[in-house]
Amino acid sequence: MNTKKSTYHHGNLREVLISSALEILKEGTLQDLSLRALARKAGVSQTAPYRHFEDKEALIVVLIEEGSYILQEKMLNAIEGIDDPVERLIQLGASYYNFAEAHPAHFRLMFGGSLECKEKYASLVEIEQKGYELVKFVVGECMKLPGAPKHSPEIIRLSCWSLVHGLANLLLNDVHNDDIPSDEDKRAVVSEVISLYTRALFD
Amino acid sequence: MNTKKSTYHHGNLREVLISSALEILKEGTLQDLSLRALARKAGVSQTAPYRHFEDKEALIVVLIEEGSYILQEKMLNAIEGIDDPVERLIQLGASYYNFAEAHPAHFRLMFGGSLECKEKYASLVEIEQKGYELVKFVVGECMKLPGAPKHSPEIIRLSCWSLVHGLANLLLNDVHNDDIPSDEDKRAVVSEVISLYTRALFD
DNA sequence: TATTTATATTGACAGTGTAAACATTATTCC
DNA sequence: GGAATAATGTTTACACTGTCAATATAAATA
Repeated sequence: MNTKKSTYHHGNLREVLISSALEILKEGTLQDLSLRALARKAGVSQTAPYRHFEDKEALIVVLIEEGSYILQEKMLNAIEGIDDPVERLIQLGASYYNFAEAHPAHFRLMFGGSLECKEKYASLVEIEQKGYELVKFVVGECMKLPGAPKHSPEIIRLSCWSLVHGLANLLLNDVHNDDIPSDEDKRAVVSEVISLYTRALFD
Repeated sequence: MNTKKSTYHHGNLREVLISSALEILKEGTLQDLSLRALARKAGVSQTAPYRHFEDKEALIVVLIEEGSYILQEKMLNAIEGIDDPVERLIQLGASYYNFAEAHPAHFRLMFGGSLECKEKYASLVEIEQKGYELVKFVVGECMKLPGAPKHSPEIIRLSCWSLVHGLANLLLNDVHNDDIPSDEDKRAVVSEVISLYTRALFD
C-alpha cells in the first residue's frame, strides 16, 4: 500500500548527481551549478548529496578525475597502431582537441581554474601526471629522429602541449573572431594547424 | 558634530568596487566574488553597488574591457619600433604572455569562459576584434616574406594565437607538471618556445 | 532657492552551501 | 533468524548570496 518506503533510499543518487551536474555544466558555468538544484532534480532532500560528496568542490573533483580518465583513453586509442613517431604525435594532438570538443564541460573543469588549489587532491595530481607520461613517450620518440630540433625535451613537450591546448581553448570558449572556423570546419582546421607545426618542428 | 552626512556619498565607489573586485579575483575564482562583500569592504550598504552596475555580471564585463585595453596597449608597446616582421611577431607573442603573467585575474576573466554569452555585450566584441586587427597586421607582414608557409593567413594567425594562448593558460593555471618551469624561468621558456615555432614557420 | 538627478539606505524575498540532530533502510555478525 | 552497525536520507537551522522596491539624502542644475 505505502510504497514510499521503497524510495527512501534513492539507490543511485551518486551517479545521478554526477551526470546531472555534467548536464548543467555543458551549457552553464560553475555559478549555475547548485547542489540543492541537483537534489531537487533527483527528487531527494537538499542535504542528501552530502552523504556522497563532502562539499560542492568534491563533486567537481570527481568530474575532473572522470575527464582525465576519458582524455587518457582517447589519447591511447588515437595513437594505437601508429608506428611513425611524427604521425603519432600529430594524432595525439588531434585526440586532445577531439576530447575537448566531445567533452567541453569536462575540459573546462579540468583546465579552467575551477579549483583554487589542485594540489589538495593527490589523486588528481597523480592521474594528470600519468597522462602526461604518454606525451613524454610520444615526443621522446620524435626527438630521436634525425631532424629533431636542438632544444630540450621539456621545451618541445611544452610547445606541443601549448599549441593543442591553446587551440582547444580558443575553439571551445566563445572567442569572437573571424579566424575561428565554424563548428563543422573545426576538426579540419585543427588537423591542419597541428600537422603544420609538427612537421615544421621535426622535418 | 555629525560628520556622517559627509560620507553619505562615497565619492569614488565605482572605482573602489572595480579595484577590490580585482583584488579578490587575483587569488580566488568568480565564486569568491560577492557584491555584498565588496560593499562591506567599501563601507557602504549592500545595495549601493547597484547604482553603478546593473548586476554582478556588469562588473565583470567592465573588468574584461579593462583587460582588453591593457592587453592592446602592451602589444602595441611591444612591437613599436621593430622593423623585422618575424621579430615583431615574436615580440607580439611575448607581450601576450607578459600580459597574462602581469594581469592574471584579467586574463582569466577574459578567456576563462566567465560569461555565458559574450555576444550580449557589443562593446566587448568590438574591443576584442580591434585587438585582433593588430595580429592580422603583424602576421600579414610575415606572410609577405619569401619563406612564408603556404597556408591561408587565417590558419597561420590561429596557429600563432593558439600557441601563445596555450602557453599563457598552462603557465598561469596551476597545471601540475614537471615541464612547467618555475616562475623565474617562465619568461625565458616562453621566449624560447615562441621563437622556436615562429622561426620554424617563417624561415 | 527650488527642482531634478545621482547616489545611498533599509527591508524584503528567494536562492545558496552546509552543519547538527534525527529517521529509515541495508548490511553484517552472532 | 534477530540484533547491532553502517549507509543513506530527512528536517531544521544559520549565515550568506543576488537583487528588487521603496525611501532618504546630497549634488547638480535651472
